[in-house]
Amino acid sequence: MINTTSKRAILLETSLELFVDQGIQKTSMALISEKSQVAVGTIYHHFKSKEELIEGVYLEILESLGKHIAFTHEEEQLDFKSRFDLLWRKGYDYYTQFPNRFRFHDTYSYSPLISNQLREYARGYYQVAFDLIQEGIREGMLINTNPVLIMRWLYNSLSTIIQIKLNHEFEVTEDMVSTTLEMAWKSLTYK
Amino acid sequence: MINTTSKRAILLETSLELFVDQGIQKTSMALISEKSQVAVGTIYHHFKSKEELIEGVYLEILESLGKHIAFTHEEEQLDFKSRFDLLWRKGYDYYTQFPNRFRFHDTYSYSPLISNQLREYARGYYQVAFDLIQEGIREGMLINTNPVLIMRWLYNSLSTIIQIKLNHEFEVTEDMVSTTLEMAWKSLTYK
Amino acid sequence: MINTTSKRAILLETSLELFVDQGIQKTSMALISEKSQVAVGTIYHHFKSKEELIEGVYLEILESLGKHIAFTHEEEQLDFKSRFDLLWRKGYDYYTQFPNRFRFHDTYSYSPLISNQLREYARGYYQVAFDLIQEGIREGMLINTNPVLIMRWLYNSLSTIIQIKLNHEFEVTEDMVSTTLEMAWKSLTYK
Amino acid sequence: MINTTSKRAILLETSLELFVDQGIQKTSMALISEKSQVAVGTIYHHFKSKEELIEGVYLEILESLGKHIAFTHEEEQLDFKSRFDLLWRKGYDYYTQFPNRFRFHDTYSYSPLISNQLREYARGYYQVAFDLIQEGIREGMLINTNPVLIMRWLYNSLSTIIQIKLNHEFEVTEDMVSTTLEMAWKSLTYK
DNA sequence: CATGAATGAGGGTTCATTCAT
DNA sequence: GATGAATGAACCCTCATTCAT
Repeated sequence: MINTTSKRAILLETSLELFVDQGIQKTSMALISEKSQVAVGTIYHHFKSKEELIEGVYLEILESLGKHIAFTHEEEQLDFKSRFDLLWRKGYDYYTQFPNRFRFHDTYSYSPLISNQLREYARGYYQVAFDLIQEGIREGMLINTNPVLIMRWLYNSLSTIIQIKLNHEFEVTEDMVSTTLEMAWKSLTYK
Repeated sequence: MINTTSKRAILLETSLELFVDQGIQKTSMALISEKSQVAVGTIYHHFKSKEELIEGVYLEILESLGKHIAFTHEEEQLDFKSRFDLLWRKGYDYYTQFPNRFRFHDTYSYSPLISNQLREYARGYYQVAFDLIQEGIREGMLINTNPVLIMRWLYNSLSTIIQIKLNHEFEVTEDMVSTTLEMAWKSLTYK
Repeated sequence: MINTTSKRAILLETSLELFVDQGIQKTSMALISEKSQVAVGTIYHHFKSKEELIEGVYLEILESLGKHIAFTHEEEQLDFKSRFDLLWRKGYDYYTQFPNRFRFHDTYSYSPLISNQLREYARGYYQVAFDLIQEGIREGMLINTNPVLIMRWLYNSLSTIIQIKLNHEFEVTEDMVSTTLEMAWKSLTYK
Repeated sequence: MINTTSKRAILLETSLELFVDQGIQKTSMALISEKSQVAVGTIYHHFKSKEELIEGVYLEILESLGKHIAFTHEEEQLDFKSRFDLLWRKGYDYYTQFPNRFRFHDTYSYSPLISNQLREYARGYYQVAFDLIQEGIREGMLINTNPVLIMRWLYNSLSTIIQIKLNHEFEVTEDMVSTTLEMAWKSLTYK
């Protein structure tokens, strides 16, 4: 069982790497087999099809992200702005720590390879973010516009700075990160 | 000669549509041939390879975008904020008018299917945006951070609202659009 | 494993036949697949490409020829003329027994489809012939000219009579064969 | 008309070169068109098909060879051995002067790309060689074996030395050439 | 005569998936 | 569970040939 778990994990990790490096469709099952040292047939024991493997990669990323950004009981007690900052920082940390997961998410989350149904389902993993946004609107801390718009706005603010960091377009300083965070906050508040 | 030109245009249009609907890699040359009523061999008269066809689609979009967002002489005379708004609105108009072009750009501009060299080359088409940003920083109208960061931030602000509009997640009102534009402006200015 | 070996052998045999009958380039992988009752994909399990399949056919012929013409310990004891005759006769026997192998070799061994590197490598298989020639020159049995010239001369003498036999231009009698061998010998000796 | 003739000649020459360098089948009509600066359609004005173009190359070589080796009235008066040597030398000269023609002939004259009918027809171009051989046998100058065998033997003797020369396996001296000629003569005579 | 864009059958090759071991 | 040889449909691309100009 330990072996099984580990094979699944190895497969997900190898697939993620290959998907990000050369594209999902250009990554053949044979290549995944070779790089992960797991026979092709064995892959099909763990995932019914390539499609399911792709979904597995997608879900694992979101599930793990969800765990990473969840608030502890103590954090729940913080004021709104602190929790806003904290959530943004946690997202930043997560994707910075796992660049391939960011790249995968950024490239494929809106591609036709991920079904709408799956996308819908995955929403649960970052419900905490939606909750915070809704609380902010209710309490008058955030501007009163559609939460989905704000959600995307926040993701895009994160994405902006992480893309730059990962593409090495220029060195990203801590100053820049906090500037970006402040830009996001300023744009979503009344003054 | 009119025919020739038109064949190329038809191919680009059909390809764009199919690329966006089902993904570039899932779109076979045979399907493009069928949908565009142009023999496979003929496609290869106009584009040396599938790769070159993809690049053709990419470049055509950016070139056309570039023309659309260029300032007229009169517009050049406007004050900074007016030009900022105008540019953003032009981008919004363009992508709203050509949804597939937006989807293509949004999905593939950072995928491994577009080479860095091509991306670099295409930058020329939206140089006007860079120029405006740099002017804004120089003149103290925009916060003093890296122009590339601002560039992406602006694109992402556009992308946020267009994605929502095209995905019909909810109705996008003119109010919402101007709100989004204001969010972008507010986040990039000092007060 | 027996199956594997046999599939490879079947493929080599079928390919040889088709290559000889209609030319290498006119022989499609699909046709080889059909005639050998082996799926196209399976051919690519055994040979990385059509080129490698061609090389496989070439090498197998030369390797098998090499084994056929090797001297036994007893044969090694014979005098020079006897070994000369024996070698020539062995070559004649081999190619007469496997007409397709002769045709392949005769048609393609100097074509651009066989790389120089491969040709070089294959030389090892008929090293025994070179050795005999060099001994003959050293011992004064053969005229003192370049061994490569003699090598080709001998192959051509063989080729002359086999071509006639296989093309059924007229009946080749044992007398004719021995006449040809004597012509080769006479032309390479001093008197 | 001068133009026509010249285009045909250019096409034959270019085709010969390409056929020899990369193989007949790998040489596309488009490539011939490009290298010879003659539009594809125009090639089809001069040759009904690729097959006819190949045949054209083949026949032109043999026709030209035929003219080159024909005896003048004076040469007809020479004794047998002199004419034997002369014919062999003329063949050697011709192929040495036009290496590509030799290569083409050597590679393709027995390939399935040249029909038996055509081969038969082309025999007329070197009838002079057959005549000489038959005279030699009749007069007791040459051994009494099948003329076809002798014909091939002679061609192979030529081929042996020319192959070596063209492949630059080692430097071919005039001594070597005359040695080869003597080998051919010695092997075909009684003493 | 000359041109070269257009054609589509057919080429070599890949690859997700299956299944006997 | 694990393996990897076997499968054949489908892929991208080439090419001999045609024909409107």
